[in-house]
Amino acid sequence: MSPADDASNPGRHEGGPSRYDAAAVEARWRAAWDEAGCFRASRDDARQKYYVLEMFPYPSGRIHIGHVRNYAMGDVIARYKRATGFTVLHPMGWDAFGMPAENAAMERGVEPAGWTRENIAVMKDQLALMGLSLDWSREIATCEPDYYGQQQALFLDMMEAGLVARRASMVNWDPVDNTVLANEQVIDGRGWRSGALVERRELTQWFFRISDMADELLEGLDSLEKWPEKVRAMQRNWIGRSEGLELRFDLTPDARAPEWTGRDGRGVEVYTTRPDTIFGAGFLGLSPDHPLAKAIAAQNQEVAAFCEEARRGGTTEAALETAEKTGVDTGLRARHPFVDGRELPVWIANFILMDYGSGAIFGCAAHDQRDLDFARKYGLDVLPVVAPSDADEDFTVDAEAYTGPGRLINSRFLDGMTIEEAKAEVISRIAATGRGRARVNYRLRDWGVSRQRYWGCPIPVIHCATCGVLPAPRENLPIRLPEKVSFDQPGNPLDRMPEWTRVACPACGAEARRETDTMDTFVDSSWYFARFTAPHAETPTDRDEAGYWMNVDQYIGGVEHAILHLLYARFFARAMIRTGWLPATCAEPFDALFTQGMVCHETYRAADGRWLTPEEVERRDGATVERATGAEVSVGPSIKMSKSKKNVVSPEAIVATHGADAARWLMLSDSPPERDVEWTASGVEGAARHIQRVWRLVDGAADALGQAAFIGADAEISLRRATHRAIAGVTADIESFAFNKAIARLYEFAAAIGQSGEAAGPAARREALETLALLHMPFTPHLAEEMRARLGLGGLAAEAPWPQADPTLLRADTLRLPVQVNGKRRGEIEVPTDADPAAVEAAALADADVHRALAGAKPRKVIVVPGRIVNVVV
RNA sequence: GCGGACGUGGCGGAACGGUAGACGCAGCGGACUUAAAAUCCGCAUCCUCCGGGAGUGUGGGUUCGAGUCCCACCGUCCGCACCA
Repeated sequence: MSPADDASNPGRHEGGPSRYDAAAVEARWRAAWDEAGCFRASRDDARQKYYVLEMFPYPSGRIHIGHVRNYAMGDVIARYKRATGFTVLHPMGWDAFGMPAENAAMERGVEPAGWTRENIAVMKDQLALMGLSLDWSREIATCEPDYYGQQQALFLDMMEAGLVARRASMVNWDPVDNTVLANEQVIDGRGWRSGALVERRELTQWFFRISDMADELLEGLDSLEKWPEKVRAMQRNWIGRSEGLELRFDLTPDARAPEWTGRDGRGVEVYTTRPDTIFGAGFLGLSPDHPLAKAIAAQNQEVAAFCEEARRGGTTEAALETAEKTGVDTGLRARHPFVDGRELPVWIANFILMDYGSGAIFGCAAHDQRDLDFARKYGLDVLPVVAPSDADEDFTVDAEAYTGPGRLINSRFLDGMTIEEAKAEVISRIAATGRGRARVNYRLRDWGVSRQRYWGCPIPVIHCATCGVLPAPRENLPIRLPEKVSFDQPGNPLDRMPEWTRVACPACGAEARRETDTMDTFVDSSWYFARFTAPHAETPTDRDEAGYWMNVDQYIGGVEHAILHLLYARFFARAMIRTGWLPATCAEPFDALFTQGMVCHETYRAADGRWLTPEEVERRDGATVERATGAEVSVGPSIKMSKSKKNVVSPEAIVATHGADAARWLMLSDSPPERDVEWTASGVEGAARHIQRVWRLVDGAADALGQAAFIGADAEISLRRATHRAIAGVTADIESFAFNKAIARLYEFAAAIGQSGEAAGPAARREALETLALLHMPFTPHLAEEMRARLGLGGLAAEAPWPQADPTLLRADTLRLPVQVNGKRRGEIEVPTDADPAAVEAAALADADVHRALAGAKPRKVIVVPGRIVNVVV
């Protein structure tokens, strides 16, 4: 039985169009799609492939409206591409490792694995309600051994390829989550998840050597033309390339630091991007973490106390904001490289970072604001060496450093040069002496991936007392995470499981210990897009499948991942090329990126300050009141939905009352996809109203259509023109990601059909309604199926080809052209579409309104823009 | 401070340099109805002496013609921020 037979549509009754029962209709068609298996991705050499991917969700247990918008966008693309002849890969999975599962374990005594799997099951059911055209046979969850075991194999490959490092480093320690954070995960001195103030500790950590690829990752950005400029700019800033000079200053011999000074001393390496200001150098500055600073601190109480204080203050938000520059004089002296006898004092200063450059600078107070603030505070020299072109003889710097362009002064052999000339000259002279060289520096640091957590991918290495750190044997992969664990003590439960950590050394066979650190969950999401091409392969990827499906043609997700996730994924793609898991063409794995805006809602607050959910309030006599009490509530601005402000709507509730199609429709209408969209009750109702109207159009007309031929009447042609204009317009709008405009055209098209009437004839009306169904398919897929079935068509809308616009119907015979006089609109003429410019000009000048506006003046010039406008200039 | 995006009716937003305000929401009027809901049709930037005039954050400029391009401001949002 066809799903559209009247017997299965209890909403129909005699005497008029039925009401469209979304809940019943939608479930029926989802079952039909499942049965037909029409969303399963399959290789097909007769078609072009298209890989569309939305960022996979963390299985928190509940989908939210932001997911609906994100996945609805991807689904429009997937369905449209399928209809236009592509073989489409549109997969879904779960970013399933991470802290919330451990928190749930600690708070509720559940096991992270079970908790996560239950959440996945619930969310999968909720997602299913949306009618997304996903290939669920490729579902992956990063917490399953199938997946993380392959990730361990990748880790071992990356070790062999020299992409992994293990070293002691100062780390950002989150004292609440008890874990290490990457620099990117520290926001304003606080953990990105816990919000706790981050401390600095030294630990031995695993790193991916992403900074080795800094240049490649930077250059690659230029080729990403289909990425938002904003994201590329953010990545560029993050990588932070700078060009400068690395230069060693000799220190005058000093007994307090014999290793660094004197005949065989090491001196101090500094990095500068302003080598031209070398003659303005007033002091040398060291980071409190600099080895020389530490050496001095070891024998000097005052210096030790200062370094301790600077380190502590360094990460607090307050310290960063007040940002007062402080320092301590070490008493050491450095020799100026070009001026015999000039010596610079060596200071330790709190604003110098150990992990950038060499952890030491030369301070040029006149041309760097930080150095100037510091010099003024401690009475150090301020000697200007660059003067703007309009400066007089004795140019000086007062409270503001001069950082603009100009010519060198007070600089011996550099005097008169531009900054660029002086830079080159200094670099070449320093290089000639062997004291230094030109150097490119990056802000980007290596990616620390060790996490002292349980619920993550175990790092597959073994620690042996005699053999050192060894990779786990490949035949033992996956290193499974034990699922029975206890969280009754703080810290990582793996540390307390000798039966898991005890292992034989793969080299000598003696008892050894497994690594108990797990990987940052950003690792999991750095290659899932590649795994989707062969989700069940026994190796990380199947090279053949990856070669076929990669790259992702369209990636869609939130702009909050603009830096971290996307940079890591770009790094991983390169690492997987080097280890042979991806073809060389995949260095940039996402051809096009789209970042969608957030979903916002008004906020409601009761007089006593309680936040209220949208369900708890209603409109009564023009006021917004709390449903339960009738008391008026204050309505706040529409902001991003968040649990704390309670301005959230539940996708399930919306789907239950209005249907998934209405929710999808609303999420795509009105606002451009890249901008925030507002969820309003009237908006949902409007969406649901449109769906009912479209259904009535079909249901009311279907029985009278039959199979007739075109008759050639004016009304028929006019309806057919509307139909083909809608095809052309909606197609162009989907292609350019302008879903809101596509939807506006569908409103117009539906209105045009509604007004067309009997005179248009059954053939044109059938064509219009069938087209209406197809054009709705990417947006409201269930409705489209129901419409087509009601029109007596076989097969599925999901598998039907996209309609083609007939170019002859896109052009009218005549055209209304506005006529301007001196740039102001004065009249309108109707001319044949193919009229030549001379005829159009004549018609324009003959128009009565134009004639009146001219008021007898003689046209000097007439500009005819074919098909657009006429402008008469007097 | 640096980088980026953006400023259009009551609101969300349309507009290859060519009729500013498509489409939707809210509003107003009408039809249908005993009435309401639903539905359908219509009106809606402002001013006006009804000829027109003004109007896309502000001020200039380029152009036959500017919301759109250029310059300078003002404002909003986002990201980064002691990176030498």
